[in-house]
Amino acid sequence: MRQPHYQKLYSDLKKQVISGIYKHGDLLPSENQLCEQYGITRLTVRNALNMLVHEGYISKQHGKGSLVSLKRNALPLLTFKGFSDTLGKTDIPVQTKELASPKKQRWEKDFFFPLSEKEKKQDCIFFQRLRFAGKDPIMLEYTYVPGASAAGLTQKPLVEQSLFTTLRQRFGIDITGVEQELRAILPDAKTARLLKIKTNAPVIHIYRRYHTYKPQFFVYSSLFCLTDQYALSNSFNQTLSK
Amino acid sequence: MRQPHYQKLYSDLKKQVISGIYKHGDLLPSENQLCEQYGITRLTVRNALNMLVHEGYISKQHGKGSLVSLKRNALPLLTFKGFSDTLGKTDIPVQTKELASPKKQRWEKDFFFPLSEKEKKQDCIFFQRLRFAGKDPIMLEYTYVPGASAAGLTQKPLVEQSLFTTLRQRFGIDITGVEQELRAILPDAKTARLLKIKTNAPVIHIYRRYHTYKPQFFVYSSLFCLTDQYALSNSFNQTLSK
DNA sequence: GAGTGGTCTAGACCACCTG
DNA sequence: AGGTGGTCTAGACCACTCG
Repeated sequence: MRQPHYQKLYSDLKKQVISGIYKHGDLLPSENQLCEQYGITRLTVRNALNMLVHEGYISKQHGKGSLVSLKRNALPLLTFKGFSDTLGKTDIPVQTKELASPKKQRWEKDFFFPLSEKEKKQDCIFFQRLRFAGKDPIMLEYTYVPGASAAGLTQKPLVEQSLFTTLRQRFGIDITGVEQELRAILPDAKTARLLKIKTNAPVIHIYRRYHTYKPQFFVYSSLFCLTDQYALSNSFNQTLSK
Repeated sequence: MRQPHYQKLYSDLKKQVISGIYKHGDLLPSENQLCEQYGITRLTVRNALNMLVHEGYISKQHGKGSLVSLKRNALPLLTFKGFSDTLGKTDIPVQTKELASPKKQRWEKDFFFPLSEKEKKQDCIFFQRLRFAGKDPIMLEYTYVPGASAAGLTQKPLVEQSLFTTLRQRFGIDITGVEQELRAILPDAKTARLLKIKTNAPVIHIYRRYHTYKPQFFVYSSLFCLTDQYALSNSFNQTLSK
């Protein structure tokens, strides 16, 4: 399973931006230079650059070049990249604590996304995890993985504590997108206790359905996010024109 | 200013999806069929389709085709499309009320995004608007447009009540992206009164910086969103591979 | 004027899915 | 087997920015 050229270039550039080799405001090498360096055509280079534009790492200026854009002090958690993927390489010290071992169980009644008949027939693997930035809990995460395709998730610990990395490496399942809904709520007693806040401190509640390369195979999450210390952030860019 | 082919195809298809000509689960015409219909090459067709994928209107399946995906009952407001652009064509009846006429004023001290020296030197145009879904207020919006480029915004009413449409049509300024930060907060007395809620009802507060085609020209917004009735939603998709 | 990114053509080969 | 989307090449012309 060979990596496409644009993927290689994309991850190379992303690493260089994250690690600070290219800093905010710097110009990346021009498209033609990248063509030569990698021995590929401009379309392929542009595919890689477009991915970076969409994720907000760079912006382009016609006639000038590709400018590196820096993120601010907030958690870029509204994309479909997982917690570890997004924050693992930043300077924010993150930790994950399992509140209980992942276990197989029936789906909850009135599940927050409508389930297909096929999903309902099987059990799901249930994860309960608490995420920390520094010493403070910042996110409570419940995740549901339909059982059949991912049996064995309960056997061995996760690769690098990351569910998405584990799915990719051990099951060949890639996350390709997400739908999500956000609401401001007051936490119930249990949630407040876990996040170490009072029940009158508002949190953002997020329901997510992750899409994968396997059609009709979804992963579901319910998240409670504290936003006092770190806001949730994201950025979009689009190549539009008239 | 001629429209690129991929833009034309993109907006044609998007209209057809929104208006229900293609329904959830339907297959769009294949890429090759669209090539013939529009007399363009596959790359151009793919550019248009990729935009739809990124906005969550369709998803693709290798060997099968482009599947239309439907949105759920939530407000897709986390993208950089404006309120009117996003909700104007749905079946949710939306309204906008100006709380005061747009006016020119100094920037607030400790503005929520760091301003450049150039921005600080000029005034800004300040908008205060309340958004409704049906009869209920759902969003309070404060928007700041740097003055020099947009003087005249206070003179005439907005085109279709939409700031973005006005900027595009009257000033040639296109919104190309956004950075945003989200927090759960309890509203202050004034905000609660305007949104017709109690001060212990949580809302989502969003700071936004919109990017435009003019480098260094940004539009800023501060939003207070009620999420009891309609959650905030969005979706992402990416064309990834191994 | 030289270099940049924006758009586009006309091909090609591959992997995947459905008959 | 035939059609689909995924990746890629080798060109081209244009609009924009900068020195």
